[in-house]
This record gives sequence, structure tokens and C-alpha cells, in this order.
Amino acid sequence: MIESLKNHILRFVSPSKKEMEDFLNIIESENIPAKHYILKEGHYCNYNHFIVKGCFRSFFINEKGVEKTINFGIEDWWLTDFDSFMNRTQTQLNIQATEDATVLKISKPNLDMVLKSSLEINKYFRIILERVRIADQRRIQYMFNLSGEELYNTFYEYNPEFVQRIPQYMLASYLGFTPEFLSKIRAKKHS
Amino acid sequence: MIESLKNHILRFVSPSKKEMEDFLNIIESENIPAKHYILKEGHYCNYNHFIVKGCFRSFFINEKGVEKTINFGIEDWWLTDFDSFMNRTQTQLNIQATEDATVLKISKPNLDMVLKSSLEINKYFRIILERVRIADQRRIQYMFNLSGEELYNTFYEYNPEFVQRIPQYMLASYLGFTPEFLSKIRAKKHS
DNA sequence: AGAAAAACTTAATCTAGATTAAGAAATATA
DNA sequence: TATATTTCTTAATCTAGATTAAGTTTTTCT
Repeated sequence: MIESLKNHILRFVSPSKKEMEDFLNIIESENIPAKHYILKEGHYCNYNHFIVKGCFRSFFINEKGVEKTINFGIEDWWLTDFDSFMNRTQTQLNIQATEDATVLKISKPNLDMVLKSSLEINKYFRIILERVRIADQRRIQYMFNLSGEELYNTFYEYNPEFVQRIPQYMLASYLGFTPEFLSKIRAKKHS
Repeated sequence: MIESLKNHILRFVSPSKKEMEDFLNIIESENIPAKHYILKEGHYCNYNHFIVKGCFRSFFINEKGVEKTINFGIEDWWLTDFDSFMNRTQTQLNIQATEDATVLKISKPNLDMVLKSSLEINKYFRIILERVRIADQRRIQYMFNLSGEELYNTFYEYNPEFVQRIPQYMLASYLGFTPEFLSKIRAKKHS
């Protein structure tokens, strides 16, 4: 199971045997049943999670009580609230499994320890973050420039299988509009 | 002038004398007059830029010909199109100085060379990217949850001096609405 | 200093998407 | 296999912000 993380690392960097072992040794694993949380508003985010199997969403609840989904995570993604994790602040986010899931996780002190001295693990996280940055920028660009309907069509085009995997109201929330509006879009599309 | 980059690095990491020198040695510098570009749509983004003095905006031009500002950069920020820079693809972005500016810049091959072996410089960019990630996530969260008026007020609250520094139409574009709407907000506020 | 260009304002009209509400399907649970 | 819960749909009404267009103010350049 830890193999999936090992393989992911090897896709990007080439640690020595010792470097890899030192890193994998401080990884913990956990099974999360569907609908359970790995992070809840008001708590401290103590782990960065690598998703081995399953799907998660991170969302916050606004002042009107509406859930706003800001990210999804699936297999081979790292998921955390960086703000809370790095700055040791209380999180405003909830991270919930949308289906039965397995994660590997690493605590802040353990991660700090490895990052203090391991060149390749630093490289690994730097590269991951570069890719995340590209994805975030692209998302911001889309949000600015596309209508709701275009956002849905674009998302569907690039992630057809994923759309089947989650309830529509979560996708609507992620794309920045209401579930009712998503229904409208789909009705239009299939007519 | 390269002192400002050196100081920035020392705020986050502790390279050896040699590590710092090797890095600073491959940095180039450039003065950019107001309105000039350091990146233009269709070109390859060959540099990551560290802003010593001045202000830049990165924007793309949509199919209707409207400029959409997706980022600003000021003193002590790194600015590039990561997608183009990392993946060696043609950029869709323009990066323009909004006032006379000075940048330090590093080419992709030179940066790759340093990152291959320097632990501290890898750490440095990893930490920068973690902070960028936090900012991006916060921005997405705001964009989802705040009205145009709230976005402006929040931005103004946290960056009062910066609002004076750029034309309003750029800020409107960055916040995701039209300059006319920003005028409306301000008229309301000052009445 | 004067002309041209760039930036900002105001106001009327229009529209994408929100809101509200009610019912229908689908899924989970006993 | 019935009941409860969750998810999805439809439709009427409403609103934040876009669009268009014209005029004004500010900045830049010669």
C-alpha cells in the first residue's frame, strides 16, 4: 500500500535507498469510511495526506450555512489545509471522504524532520507544489473567463469519469454555482 | 541590488556561503520601464523573475478581447508563468510592468542546475510555493464566497497602499468584475 | 501649455445565475 | 420491501453585476 506513494515519488525524483526509507518510515496509514472526516473546522490540521484509494472533498461552511467545496482529491494526490498545517492555525476547512478511502499521512514534526536534510524529498514536494500552482492558476483563469455552463462542460470534458464519482451538488459547489443551476445545464444538454 | 534577493532567501533558509554564491552567480538583472512586457502571449516563458522594485500584472486576453488580470506582483515576489516555464509550452499570458521596475531573473537551465544539487535552494522554493499555495487557496475561497463589493472592501482593507498604486480597471479585472462596477462600488462607499 | 490618450464616472437596459418552493427519483437503512 | 434520507429536477421570481454608450477627469507626451 505504501508502494503507491513510493511509486509516486519515483515518478518525480530519485532518492537514495536510505533517503526513501527514512521518509517512508515516518508515514502512517488510515482507512476512512465514506462521509467521515479527516479534518474539521476549528481543529488544527496536523497531517498532510496522500490518497491511496478513494475521494475527498475539502469545503468550508459560509455564514449562510452553505457548504462551499474548494477542492477534490483523488488517488495519488496530497491533500491538506496548508495554511493550518504550515502556520499552526485553526482551520476553517472540513475534509471529508466522499467514498471509502485509504490514506497515508505524515505529521508536521515528522515532515519537518525529513525536509531538514533530505534533498530529494524537498525536490519532490517542490515539484508537487509547482504542479499544484499550475492547476490553481488554471482554475482561477477558468473561473474568471468561463460561464457556469462552460465551466461544467470543460470540467466534464477533462474529467468524464470523475463526474460520475461524486454527487452533483458537490460538483456544482466546486464549480461555483448552485445545484439547481447545474440541473438546468444538464437538462439543456440532454435535450 | 542583488542584496534584496539575498535577504529574501535568508528570511526562509540558511544556505552555506558557497550555495548562496552559486545561486546568486547565475542571476541576471534587468530594468523594465513602465508598460513594457517581460512576457508576451505566444512566447516561451524562459525566466522566473524576482521583483526588486516596481509592480507587474499578469493577464490574458480572452476571445472577446478583454484583458483579464490574474495576478499582481510587487517587491520581493517571484513572478513567472509556471506552466510555460516548467513545461516549456507557449504562454497564454502577458506580464507587464505597471510602473518602472527592476527585476532579477533566472533562466530555466540555470535554475535546474542549481536545484539539482542545492538542498537549501530547493527548500527556499518549496517554502515560497507553500506560501503561494496558501494565497491561491484563500483567493479561490474569497472568489467563491464574497460579492464584488465584499471582494473590493476586503482587498482594500488588506492592501490600502496597493490600491493607490494601480489603475482601477486593473484592480476590477483582478477582482473579477468590470471597471464600471467598481466605480459604482466606490460611488456608494463615498456617499 | 496644449493636444491626445488613458482612466474614470454615470445611467439605462439587460442577463446569468440565485433563490424559493415543491415534487420526483434514487439510495440507504430497518 | 417499506420507510426514511439524500439527491436531483422543474419552474417562477428576483438580483448582482454585465453591457452599452456618452461624458468627464486625469495623465502623458510634444
